[in-house]
Amino acid sequence: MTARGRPLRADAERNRLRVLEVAQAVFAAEGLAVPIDEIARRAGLGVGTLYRRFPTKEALFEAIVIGRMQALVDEAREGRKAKDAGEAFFAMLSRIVEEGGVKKDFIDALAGMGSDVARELVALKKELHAALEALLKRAQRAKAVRRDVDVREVLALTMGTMAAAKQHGVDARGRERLLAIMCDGLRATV
Amino acid sequence: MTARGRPLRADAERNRLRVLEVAQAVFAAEGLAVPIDEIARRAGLGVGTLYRRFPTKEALFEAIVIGRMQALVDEAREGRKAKDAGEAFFAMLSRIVEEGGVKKDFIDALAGMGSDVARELVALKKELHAALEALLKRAQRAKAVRRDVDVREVLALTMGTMAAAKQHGVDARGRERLLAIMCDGLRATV
DNA sequence: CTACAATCGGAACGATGATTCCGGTTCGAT
DNA sequence: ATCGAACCGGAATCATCGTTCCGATTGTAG
Repeated sequence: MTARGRPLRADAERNRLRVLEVAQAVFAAEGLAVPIDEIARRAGLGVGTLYRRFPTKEALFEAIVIGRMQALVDEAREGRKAKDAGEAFFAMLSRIVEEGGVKKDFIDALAGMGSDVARELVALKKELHAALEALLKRAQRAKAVRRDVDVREVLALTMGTMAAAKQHGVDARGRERLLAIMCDGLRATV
Repeated sequence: MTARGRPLRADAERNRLRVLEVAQAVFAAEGLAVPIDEIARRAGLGVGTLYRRFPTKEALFEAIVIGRMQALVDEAREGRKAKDAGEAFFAMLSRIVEEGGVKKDFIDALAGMGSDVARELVALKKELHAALEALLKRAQRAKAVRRDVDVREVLALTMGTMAAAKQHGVDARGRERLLAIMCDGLRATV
């Protein structure tokens, strides 16, 4: 994913994985504001080591988020095979919100997306967009979701719910309640 | 509000107003991240001048937000006199979201509230909480809103909608649509 | 008109964080 | 076992911001 030249030396590869692992945990738990030095320290490495592998803090962050984003895209695609169209759609929304609830950085990632970040992330967002759109349309045909909403709105609301859950009570129960209310708004009422 | 000793010198007062005006516009348009120096520059003043009047960046921000927050609280209280309980409640939500849509800083203000900021803002948030709760309960009694939600959830969802609107399309129409969907979720379905 | 207290501007300071640099160390092909 | 390339650590550097300081300026009471 990052090693395209030739395989890294054994110790280098070991450290790269270690950095990813630690950074993932730290960013998820405390958000993007954590200093790079802190991550290096927790990984038991010098900052220089970290910077040779990830040329920028943002690059490191991307490498982490891309994995999770890809997983979501895969799930969304998988959802198209489910029997109940409505259920599949709402389950996907739940997954997205859940991701944001556990990984604080994810919210920042999706939020700051419109403006900057790497093209790879932008591409992934488009894929998620497309996959979710398929689910949405199927759910609409099944009359499980009102017809007058589009994917953009659904994504916006979902992210809004993530943001809302972030402060409210961060626990899973509260998150589900907020999401449930939002979903009721999306159900066929028209 | 800030001048409790004796009246400021004419030029000082003029500059104080100028700072508030500029800061209001800049914070609203670009959020809290704007450097103090930038605000001073746009106001045509030195940073020192600004700091004598507002001892801290946070103090300046508060001075600005408090006004808007107070206005919302007043409106919420006023709403209790309206005939249609449901309408009054939803109108209030719309007002809150609208405020957040126009003034980006407002979101930060409501969001970061739990942790730090001045007691005056915290107090105002409590007042808003209470006033909105009254509206909510009245709306629930009128069967315009489902019974199984509390103010905390409503506020969380409302802020989520503000956040959602912030990126989606910032225009009023899109904002209203998102809010409408959320409100449908709040209506009596039970 | 004068004097002085308040005000002004903006350079200087301190803190925080990202990024760069380079002398010393370690792999791994030969 | 040897040697050079690749790697490592972390001090030093650069940039950004909030905040403080102080000599110069200006409003205004008397």
